[in-house]
Amino acid sequence: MNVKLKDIADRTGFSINTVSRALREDSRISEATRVTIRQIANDMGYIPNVVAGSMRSNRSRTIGIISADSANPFFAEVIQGIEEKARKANYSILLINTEEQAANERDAIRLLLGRQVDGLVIAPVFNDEENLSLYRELTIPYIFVGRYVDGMQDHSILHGDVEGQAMAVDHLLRHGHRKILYIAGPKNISNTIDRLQGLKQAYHAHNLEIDESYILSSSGHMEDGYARVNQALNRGLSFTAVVCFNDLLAIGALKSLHENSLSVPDDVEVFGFDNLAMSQFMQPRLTTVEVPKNRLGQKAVEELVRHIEDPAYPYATVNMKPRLILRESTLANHMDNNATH
Amino acid sequence: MNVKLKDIADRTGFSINTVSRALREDSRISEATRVTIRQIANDMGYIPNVVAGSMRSNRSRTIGIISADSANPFFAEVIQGIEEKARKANYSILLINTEEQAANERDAIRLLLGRQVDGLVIAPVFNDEENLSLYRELTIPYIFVGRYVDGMQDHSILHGDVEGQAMAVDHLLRHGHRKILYIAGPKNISNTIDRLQGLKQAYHAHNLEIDESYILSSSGHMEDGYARVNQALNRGLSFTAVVCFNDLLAIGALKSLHENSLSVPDDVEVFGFDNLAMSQFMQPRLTTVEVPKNRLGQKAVEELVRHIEDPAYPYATVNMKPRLILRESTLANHMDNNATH
DNA sequence: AAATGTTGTGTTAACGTTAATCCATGAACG
DNA sequence: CGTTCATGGATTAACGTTAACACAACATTT
Repeated sequence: MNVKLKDIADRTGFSINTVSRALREDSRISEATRVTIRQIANDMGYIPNVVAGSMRSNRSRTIGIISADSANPFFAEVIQGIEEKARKANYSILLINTEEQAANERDAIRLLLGRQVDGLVIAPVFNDEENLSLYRELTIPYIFVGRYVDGMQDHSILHGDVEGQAMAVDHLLRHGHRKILYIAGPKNISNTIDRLQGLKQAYHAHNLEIDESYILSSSGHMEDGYARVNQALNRGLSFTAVVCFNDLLAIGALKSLHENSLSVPDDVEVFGFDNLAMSQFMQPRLTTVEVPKNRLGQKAVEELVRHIEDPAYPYATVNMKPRLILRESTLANHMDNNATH
Repeated sequence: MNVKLKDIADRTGFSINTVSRALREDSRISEATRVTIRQIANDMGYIPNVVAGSMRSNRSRTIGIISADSANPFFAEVIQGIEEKARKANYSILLINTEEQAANERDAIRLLLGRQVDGLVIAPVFNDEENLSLYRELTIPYIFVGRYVDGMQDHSILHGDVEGQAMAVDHLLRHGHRKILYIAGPKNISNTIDRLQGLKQAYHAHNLEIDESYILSSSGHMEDGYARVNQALNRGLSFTAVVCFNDLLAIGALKSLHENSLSVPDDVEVFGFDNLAMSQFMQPRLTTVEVPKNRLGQKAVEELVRHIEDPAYPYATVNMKPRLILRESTLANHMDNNATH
């Protein structure tokens, strides 16, 4: 059997409680006893039973992470940031993927509550009624990372989806593009909605009407980017630029354009979103919108931990500034657009 | 306060224990009571306190995942498989990254033991003495995923690193290549060692000496693939093929070759390893060795759960067959090598 | 010198669940 | 018609820790 407090107590002659306190440097314990106890605990190879501790103290030092898809490079980086920050703050993380299904999200919340997590970091499905009320009744702190749901924006860490997408499209419009193919993301997440809004905002700012037939829907994966562009070309749609909801789509788009002997950026310019690590290794290097993924995860944990440790700490939307990363998949690669600075 | 067994007991008139058993369909409880209790528990919104249950039952239904780097697309996919399988088997996962540091691996093990996990899935650093003895003394089941440590191969789920790399190099030698640049992986993991062995094995099979100056070391990231090939070219090293420890390196290599106006595959052929999702979207599509990443994770959990549920279940190495995926970054793309079938 | 505070420790009681026993009740049996 | 056995449930005691309180010993104040 593993060493427990009682064993250390027996060995040192102190009470279980004193041992517990000495190991936590919790209370007024003399330096001498503290040292003795720690020494012996160490010699005996004591590993605290966190489960027992959690039960009594009503704090598990565990955070539940509800991700959409941890294999998606975007979330993989966010989760990396979360894990790193949590580990340093002495929290452990329980990870669950929802595959963008509202029902899975519900199950995940229930499961994590049952596991007594101290807080949640969530990439939520957009405005699912049932989940909305679930969130409203939640008694532990929670942060939405990179997304939001209506009425709870103040629980979110965001990265300027509207603004970022507007900047990207504005950049292209400004350089004369009038036939821009837009490949949108999954229907049920806030990012898709916001980036679409950014797209439209840019058109309006230029007093241009948007042609809805140039807006295609997708699930946001590489295969989709490839397929959508193929389809557009097959339908004879003419366009001089492709703007994608994210880099994955853009990478697929690049592939299709190449196979159809269209040169990027000379025949068609391509814009991504997210700035994934792999994007600068594409051929050509992908122009995109920077999103601080790792930082996003870290920030989410920072905020969450503050809420956990101080229930009075007020919720407030954190909105990070997006930034264009102009590379080879677009032409005008000098930063002639300083509007956002 | 949350609903607990006692509340349901009070409400139904049954004892706490009967309620507990009814909800677990554990024992001899009449169908009628079971239904009544479940109904009421449901109405009251009861969520079992898993922490309390774990403490008493001595089973946490939690698995610890010790990954090297969850943002690396390879591990990201393995972890996805782990998460999916674990969720379906009613286990939760605690995720920790070690960044390939043996010391972090030790900390992770300790931490997870303290959290009373029922088992571990680990991507271990290779043969760190201190960790080796830690593993030997471990009293809970553990599986090494995609890697091994000496003397504990039977705890591993592997994917034929030696064989896979040998197949790849053999393919190139067979097609006349004699100057093959090899970019190896991180020093302290088994995959690097095995793949190097595979490389040498292929040379020996062709009665060829290997030129050590054609073997470069790296950390296994895209930037490294790019930098190593750049350096090799700058040093005036002549080669007709680049074989990389993994796809990430190969992607970096492609970039460097392109920038140096070398055509792939006409001037230089490029071989990766792992078959990442992104690899088939490279320009040109990357030839590689298939590794069933998601499946690897799933299998690890399957095995682990069997060990958890039956301590007598014997450990045995699982070795998955590798398979060449010939694409555009190499020339002879028809499968003329049937040696492994 | 009594009152008050401070420091260090022990004692007791939880936390919410499950395991181990025990105890009725009624059916089945010779 | 007593004995045995199965069935359904209650009672009690843990699991290992931390919180709350108590208290002795000594120092400090008035």
